[in-house]
Amino acid sequence: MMSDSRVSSVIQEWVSSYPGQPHSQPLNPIASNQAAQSSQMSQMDMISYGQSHTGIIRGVTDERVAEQMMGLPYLSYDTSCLSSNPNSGTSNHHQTHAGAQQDFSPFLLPRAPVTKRSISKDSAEYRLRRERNNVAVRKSRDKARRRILLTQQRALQLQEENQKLQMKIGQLTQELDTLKHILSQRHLQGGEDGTPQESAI
Amino acid sequence: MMSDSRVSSVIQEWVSSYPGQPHSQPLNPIASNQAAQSSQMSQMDMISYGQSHTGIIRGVTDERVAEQMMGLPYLSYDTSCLSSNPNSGTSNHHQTHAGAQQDFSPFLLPRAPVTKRSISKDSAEYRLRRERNNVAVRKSRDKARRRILLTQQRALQLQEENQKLQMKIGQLTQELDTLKHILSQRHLQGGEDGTPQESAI
DNA sequence: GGGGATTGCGCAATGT
DNA sequence: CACATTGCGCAATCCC
Repeated sequence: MMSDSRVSSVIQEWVSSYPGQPHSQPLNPIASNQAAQSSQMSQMDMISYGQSHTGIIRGVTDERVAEQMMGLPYLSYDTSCLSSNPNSGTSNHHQTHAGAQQDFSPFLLPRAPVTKRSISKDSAEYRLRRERNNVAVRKSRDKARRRILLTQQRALQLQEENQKLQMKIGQLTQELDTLKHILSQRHLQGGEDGTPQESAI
Repeated sequence: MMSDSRVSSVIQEWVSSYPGQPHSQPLNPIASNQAAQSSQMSQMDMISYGQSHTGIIRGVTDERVAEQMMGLPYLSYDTSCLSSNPNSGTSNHHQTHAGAQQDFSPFLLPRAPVTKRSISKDSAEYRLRRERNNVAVRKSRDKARRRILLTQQRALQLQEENQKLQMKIGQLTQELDTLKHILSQRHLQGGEDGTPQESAI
């Protein structure tokens, strides 16, 4: 199915997938972002976000929730850490009140944990932003998926093309050898008969 | 840097990235999974959702981590849905005590919403599983990233190689034409002098 | 600054 | 049952 001849179209699309330079690619899996803060809290933390009201409570109750990740530099997928550190990564990530952070490089960040900007979850505005971002994310991932697919196709196509070119080179080379041979023969003999030139090709 | 001659190494790696067939690729961005069941509430919806925040305060404290997903069949990136459904996805997902399910198709599912199999979050066992999965996910994604990178490199490399091959073909063709021309000349004239064969190349 | 685009990450469902 | 994949939402960032 599909005309085999239209190879160029894929390339065309592929090229368009890479407008300029892909910005700066991380290239380095780890350390691309310090990750310390990373993501997700369970969610609720924001409600208070350093405010007093909700009170201390969350401070406490939440801790538990405060979990996951802490951006440990897990340099490998070593599972051993699991056993060694049961709650291992658990740390929360609420950037705000997270007090349990390692305090390394305290000066690197802006440093404004409390009194940040309580966007308050459940707010309509928040949901709107989230929803919009979700749409953008889906779109972006779709795009990425397509791009990857195109790259794969392109690679396959180029591979085929390569083989054909190599074949052609082989052919031409052989043809050339033949002609050279013929010529050298003639040269040696001074050329006399009318050997058909194209015959051996 | 790196010897330019080692082109094959990348290919080598690339090939190893695709053991067999990539299973069945979605190919269809939407509708890949029906997703219907997921749910999620915005987390706090449990806490009060209209309560006077501080109030009971997430009384339920435990729900804590409830999160995302709603899996609405968003057939496109249409943003209009945003306005139409403000809290849209919010719903919770704790499979356990979530009692608010729609009861449609009561007979299709095993039907055991409650008393299901409360894996109970916060259980050590649950955390262990989660943590393990997280590790696996990171590993898998890393692998995917590497594979993509290799494919891109491979494509670029093949492209270069292609250009070289094309050049070579051009060269050979020209050389061939030259020889053919010489031969035809000799053929016509019966060949006499000793024109150097390689001269014109 | 504000909004879409990217990206790392955890969760859960599902595949192997 | 454990690990691998994958779709998804969240939050941080990037980049206009």
